Order: sequence, then C-alpha cells, then structure tokens
Amino acid sequence: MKFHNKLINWYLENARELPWRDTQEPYPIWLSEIMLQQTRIQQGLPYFLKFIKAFPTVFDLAKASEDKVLKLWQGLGYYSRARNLHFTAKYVAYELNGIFPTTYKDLKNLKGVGDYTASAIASFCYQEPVAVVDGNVYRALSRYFGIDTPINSTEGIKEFKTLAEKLLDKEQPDIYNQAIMEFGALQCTPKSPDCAVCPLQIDCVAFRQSLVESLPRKLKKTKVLERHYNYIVILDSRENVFLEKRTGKGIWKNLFQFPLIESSKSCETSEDLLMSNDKILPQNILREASLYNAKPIKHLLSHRKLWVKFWIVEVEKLNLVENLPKSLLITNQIDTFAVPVVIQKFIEAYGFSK
DNA sequence: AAGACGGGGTA
DNA sequence: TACCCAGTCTT
Repeated sequence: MKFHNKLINWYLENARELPWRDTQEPYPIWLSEIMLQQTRIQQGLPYFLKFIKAFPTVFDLAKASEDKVLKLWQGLGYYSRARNLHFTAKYVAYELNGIFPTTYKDLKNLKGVGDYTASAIASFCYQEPVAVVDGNVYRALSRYFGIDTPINSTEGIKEFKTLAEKLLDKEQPDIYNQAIMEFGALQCTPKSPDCAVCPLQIDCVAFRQSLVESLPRKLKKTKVLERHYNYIVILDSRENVFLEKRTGKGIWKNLFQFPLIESSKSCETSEDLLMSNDKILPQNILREASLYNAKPIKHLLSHRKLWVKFWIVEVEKLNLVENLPKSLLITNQIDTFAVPVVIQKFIEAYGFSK
C-alpha cells in the first residue's frame, strides 16, 4: 500500500472532531489556520469559538476595531497575527467583496498567509493539490525517510516541501494534508511516540535505525535576552489609571500597558526608578512610587527573559497630575484594553474592579 | 540566512 | 531547563 493510503486509513480511524473540519468555507478555515500557527489546538480552540461567535463573517471582523480584535486575541501570543488578520479581513471584505482568493498563489499574497497557510486553505477549501508542511509534517517525514537535514535551514525547507509535494494524494489533497498533520500530532509525537502501534513502523527509517529520538534535526535557536521592566501603576481612589499604547516595533505592538520604565539592572527603590526614567514621568510622581512585588516576576518569552516589577502611585485625582506625556490615557475600564498576560495577571491579583 | 515575535504544555 | 506547537515577516 502507498504511503498516502496508509496515512489516510489511519486518519479515518483516529481523526479528532474539530469545528473547522465540518466546513469548506474559507472564512472559518482561514481564521483557524492563522490562530493555530505555532499554537496547540488545545490553546487555540477556545479563541476560535470566541472569534466565530463575535465575528460570524469576514464582514463582522472587518467592521470591528483593531483594539477589539486584539482584546479578543489577548493571551494567544504572536499579536502580529491578529493585526494581519484584521488587515486581511478588511481587504477581503472591502476590496474583494467578501470573496476569498481561491488559489494557493493568490492566497499567499494575503497578509499573514505564508506557504503553509496558503496550502492549507487551497487544499481544504478548493482541493488544490498543494502540500502543507508544518511542524507535524517535518517530524513525520524526517523520521519516516530518515532525513537529517535541519528542518529550519533554507535547504531543509526546500527539501521537505518537495518531498511533501511528491507524496501528496492529488485526488484528495484535503484529506491527505489533514491526515499527515494529525498523524504527526497524535502518533508521531515529539517526545516518546508509541512506535509499537504505528501503522508506518515497518518502513520507518528512524524506527529501524533507532533515530526516532534524534529526528528531526533543528538549527540552534537564538539566545534569550534579559530585560528589567518596571510598570508604574498610577491610580486614584476611583480606580482611574494611566495606560499607554505600545507603538513602533518590538513585542506587544498595539497592546496597552502601564507607563513603563525599562532599567538595565533591577530597581529596588524609587530612586533607582528616577535614574532609569527616560524623561517619561514627572519626578514628583516617581518619588511616591511604592514597590508592589519585591520579588520580580519572571516572564518568559521565546526570545526574552523579563524581570517585571509593579510600582504603585496613589494620587488625589488623576486628571490633575501635571507634566505627563500626552500619549497617556486615563481609564477606569482597564478590563476593556488588550494587555500582555503579565499585566493581566497583575490586574487580577491587585483586584481592579470590573 | 538569521532574528523577531508569545504563551502554555510537557518531560 | 529545554523543546515544541497546524509559521510569517523583517532585517
């Protein structure tokens, strides 16, 4: 039996039921694919359900504000996905009359849609014979064929894509693509796959040569930089608080936060804050800052290790504070703003009223 | 070609 | 800790 037939037979027995597998409509499939980039199904699923409920059609998503989209995306990470999602929704709704492109080539021109996602939508919705290559596919192919080319090298990306195209069942590219990804996710898992019950075991090079644990190969990742973040929570008795929007480049773009003072070393006193203050906040405000968490919160990202401290400044009335940057906004509805997870956790711990 | 970009699950 | 997850975009 051919490789793709074994895979599809396995899939028909083992496939999970997922909401985006009930349909061939591009909107929910596009939405799910964007959400699942570098994201486990278990983590993405509740967000998918939330989005479909809030935005049943691409027009509803297009009509929403970016702030609203980011708020619903809060906690899922890689926020450029949400910004690109919203951009593309507006493009499809207003420039394409709500009709998604129907080919791999045209889909790939959409913002946020790369090789994988274009292949997924083209095959799932329109049965175009194009092969998906995601983390699951890399792992399954690398092991089955015993390929040790690093999957994140330029050469590896080309090699695995070519191989995937060759293996594709062109009569049912949608089923085949689903099958190989599901196989990687459930059977050919990163750690301790249960090779004893694998339908491909007999021809699997990695199994026969005991290479399962060492494949796939991957180039070393970049090193993690450490940073010290001091968030200054300025509030009055009515729980009005200052927020600023992160703009420009860098993490958490277009999300909100308390005014931030970044320091090269850990700040222990309000004097330390003054030393690191980049002419952002008035000195008389900072002198009143009291440290909320003596032990910094360690917040790990894929490329950063953040040490986070929150400082509290209570004032009489927020709108009487002088010499503040114009970029700050005042709110007593902090729960309506999209914030990074580390700030959301503080908000819940501190007990802002909802 | 290498980095930037989040957060959570797992061993 | 370290690695991984239905990757894409920028430099």
